[in-house]
Amino acid sequence: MPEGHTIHRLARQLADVFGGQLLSASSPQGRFAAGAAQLDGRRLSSTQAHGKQLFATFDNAAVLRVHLGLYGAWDFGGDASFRGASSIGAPRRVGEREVGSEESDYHGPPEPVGAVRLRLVSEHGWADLRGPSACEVLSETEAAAIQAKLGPDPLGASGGEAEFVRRIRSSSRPIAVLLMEQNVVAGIGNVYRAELLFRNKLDPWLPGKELTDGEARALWVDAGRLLARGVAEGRIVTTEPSDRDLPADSHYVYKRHSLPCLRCGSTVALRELAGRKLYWCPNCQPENRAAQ
DNA sequence: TCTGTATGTCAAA
DNA sequence: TTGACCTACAGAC
Repeated sequence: MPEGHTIHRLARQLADVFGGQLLSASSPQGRFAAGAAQLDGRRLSSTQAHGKQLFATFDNAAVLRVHLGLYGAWDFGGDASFRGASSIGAPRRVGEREVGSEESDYHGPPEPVGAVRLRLVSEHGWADLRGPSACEVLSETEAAAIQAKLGPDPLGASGGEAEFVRRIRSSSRPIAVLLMEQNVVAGIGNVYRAELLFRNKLDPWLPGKELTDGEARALWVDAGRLLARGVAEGRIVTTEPSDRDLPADSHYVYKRHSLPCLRCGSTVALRELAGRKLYWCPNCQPENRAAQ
């Protein structure tokens, strides 16, 4: 599920299994042949996630930038030492599938399945990238320019909170729209957006500038908490155990339209906003301050 | 075999 | 605001 938590896991996974390693890079699909050639035979120096974007720096100062978009995914596989190097666990999640982890013998990477944009291979394992909306090789300067346009990442460096609060409270656009803007806050997608608004009892149409300082700060803190949980668990879980009807209830409102709210029993609503589906509970998130 | 859908983003109208 | 695009998969025919 490529919201910010997925990319942080991927950054960690790539560093775990490939950090410092000599890699061969190729584009079985062919669409990234020129980019892969710039990485082929290089060592991976470091990785970083900023919101939904992944940056991997190689020992020739080339920076691989990947954005998974809606359905991009990485698959990993390798020998026991490769799998043991991974600290994230939770295999076979969308966006970070681990393939072949049951194999006891490793004899190199398998034939590429489907449209593999980029394949990285080390001595002990491999990683396949398919379906990204962005995959390019940049200079460090170019990568920095892209990051400068992104808002603060709740999982990123400290100091982001003040910037987040400033950007929210200086806009008259609905808070539900602002949470999806990657130059306001980087890493929130449609699932976290809906769940954050529910957990903070906020009317999705409330203009950003009408949030109190405390409400904006609480949103930031909760975003960091939920994203960190997503990184740890490998999936988005936003419900508190005491609110779950069933153990499987992992969301309060996302994709729960026409079902009863887990807190109050009211019917969860669904409406398109700026081309994306917005889910909310009209009772727990009343329109108490904004006109729709 | 075809259609619809998805956790995203961009450019054109 | 709409369409296009990156890809895989489920479900309908």
